[in-house]
Amino acid sequence: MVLLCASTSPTISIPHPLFSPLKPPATFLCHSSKTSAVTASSPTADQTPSSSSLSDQLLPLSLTLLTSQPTSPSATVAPPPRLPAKPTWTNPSKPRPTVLALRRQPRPPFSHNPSLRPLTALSRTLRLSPDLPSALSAAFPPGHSPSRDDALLLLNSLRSWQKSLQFLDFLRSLPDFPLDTIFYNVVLKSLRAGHQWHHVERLAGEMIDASVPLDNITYSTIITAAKRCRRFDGALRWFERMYRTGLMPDEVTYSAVLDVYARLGHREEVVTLYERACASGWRPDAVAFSVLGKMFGEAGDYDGIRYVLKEMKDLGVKPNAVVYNTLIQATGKAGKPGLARSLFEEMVAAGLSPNEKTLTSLIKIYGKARWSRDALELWERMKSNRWPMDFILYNTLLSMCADLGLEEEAEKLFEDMRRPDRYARPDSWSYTAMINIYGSGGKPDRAVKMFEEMLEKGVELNVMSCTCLIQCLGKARRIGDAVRVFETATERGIRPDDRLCGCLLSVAAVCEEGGETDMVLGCLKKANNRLVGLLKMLRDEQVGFGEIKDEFRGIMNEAAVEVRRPFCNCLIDICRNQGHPSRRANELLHLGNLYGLYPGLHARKSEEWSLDLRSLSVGAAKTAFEEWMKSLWDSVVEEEEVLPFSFSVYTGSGTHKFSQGLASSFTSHLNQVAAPFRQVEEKCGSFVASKEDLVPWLRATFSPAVVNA
DNA sequence: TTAGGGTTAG
Repeated sequence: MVLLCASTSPTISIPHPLFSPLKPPATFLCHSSKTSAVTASSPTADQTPSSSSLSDQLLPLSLTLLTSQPTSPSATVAPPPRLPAKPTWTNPSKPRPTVLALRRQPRPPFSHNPSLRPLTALSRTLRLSPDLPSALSAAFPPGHSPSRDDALLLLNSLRSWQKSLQFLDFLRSLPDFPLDTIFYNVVLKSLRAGHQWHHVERLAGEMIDASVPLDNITYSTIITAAKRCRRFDGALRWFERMYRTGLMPDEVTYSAVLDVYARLGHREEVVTLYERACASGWRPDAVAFSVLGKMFGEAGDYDGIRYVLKEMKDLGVKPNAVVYNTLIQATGKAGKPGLARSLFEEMVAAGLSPNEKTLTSLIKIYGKARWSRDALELWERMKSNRWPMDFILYNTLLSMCADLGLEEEAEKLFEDMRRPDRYARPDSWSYTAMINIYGSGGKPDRAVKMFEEMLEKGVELNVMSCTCLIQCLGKARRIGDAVRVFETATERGIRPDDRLCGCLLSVAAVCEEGGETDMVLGCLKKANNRLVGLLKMLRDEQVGFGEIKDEFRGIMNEAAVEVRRPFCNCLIDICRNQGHPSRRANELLHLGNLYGLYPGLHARKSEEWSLDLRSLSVGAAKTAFEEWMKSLWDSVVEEEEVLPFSFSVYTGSGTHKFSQGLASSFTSHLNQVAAPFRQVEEKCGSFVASKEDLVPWLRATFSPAVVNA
């Protein structure tokens, strides 16, 4: 029996959803293996190669701690663990491998310093001093070294990593000063606050060189510093070093590392580590469950969240406010607003007060789910219970109003923020939300007014407010104004991002051919010249599909995942609206499908085939419909497939601000081509046709006699 | 906030 069952071999079939294969990486269009978030490691004395595989990471553990166990790589493949049952150790003659110390590192009680008052004055002087080394020399002339406790207290109060390092140098210069682990730990913490990963590693190396022991507090500080600097490779390297040097992590260090793996998206490793710690006798605490809950939320893994809830219940761990906040947010990310709501009610019923973070998460969830009633009820409760509000919560409420189209409520909130006694003054997020509200409500004048007010009041401009306003002006066909907003933004140092590029593409799609389009493409050229290049290729009859495909893939790989489909939609719209070669729209739709931008477009049940157009733009929807009809005609001609009794098309009802108009545009398209689809009366945005009606229409539309005529 | 881990906005 192999106890180190850490293999992540993809060939093992794993029954529980927690162990399902990881989702495809964000760079799925690319054939390279650039999927790891692990950054390059910096050189240290005890560097080991960073790896994303747990078996590699823990190999030293298996060598140092599990010497009685087989350690050859081939022997590390074990039957997959099953959840939620705890691993059972089938060989009682062998001791359980221990992966963490069950007792936390003890901390001596803080020793109260009798000379606190004069020290407070000195710590203030040192904190404010522009020249710390001189100030220290003045305060502690030769022969008057600070006591250990005084030095520790002063070091703790400096609030600047540079000064912490200088203070450490000063202590080092004193004869016989007992510079122990604690001093280094305090400086490491200060370096962590300053995001100084390089100095953290350097200082830890100095501890090793000077034979100052590294303890659990040292390691947990180093590991969280690495995390804060997004140097996950470094975090794992130092964690591994603990085992190699014979120091057992305690639960604080261990849960810090669980979070590192979680942030890397290595969920299987997290679960394995979690289970192994439990098997060592660990009773996980709220922090560990918070890490697990957040991880499953990020992955949209509802089963994982339920697993966390069940584990807590089984182990009798009561969630605290942080755990509730994490789980509420996680359920939102997993697309389960109902569970978020019940967790919130459970939290309140348990006597825990929701804080700003709880309410921010919940309001955001209700807004995204378009649960107006719940959102408004919660808002009322917030007011009547005087639950705490901060500017993030205000802004989230405003964004929720934008999602739900609650213009009046948003205006009230915004006015409330402008009251002079409010500390939550409107900032760029608040203005963006208001521009968004007016933009999606078709009120470009008001949106422009908000933007101008933002500029007048010196509120820092951000890319999102410009994007929302340009979008709104584009929809209103005020192309010149949209271009001016873009120019103002870039003049003020706004760097266009992918969303803004997508927005410019959508504006280009509604432009008149010629001057208007050229103006918008002039903006786009400054933001993403490659997109303008692709548009030129699409326009050029001579450019072949292979070239288009290569460039399309290159652009999509460079683009953020969430803009890829909008990019493709807009490109199709431009091709259709601007007189590009007629095959281009179909080519782009084909590429979009090829690269998985339109999952679930087609569905087939025995009695009905359907086309779900809800994530498509108007042009892309028409293209997809045409393609579908052609493919159905092929089926009729080839008689290879038995057609179902009915066919349906979904456009969505247009309640979402981004899908507005698809249902009505599609209706007119159906009328134009006289297709026999009828809108389902009780279901807005749903169209059906029977086989009886559709086949004659297909014949009339696509049969060679008609096409050649 | 006194040497260590987990939670808020397009």
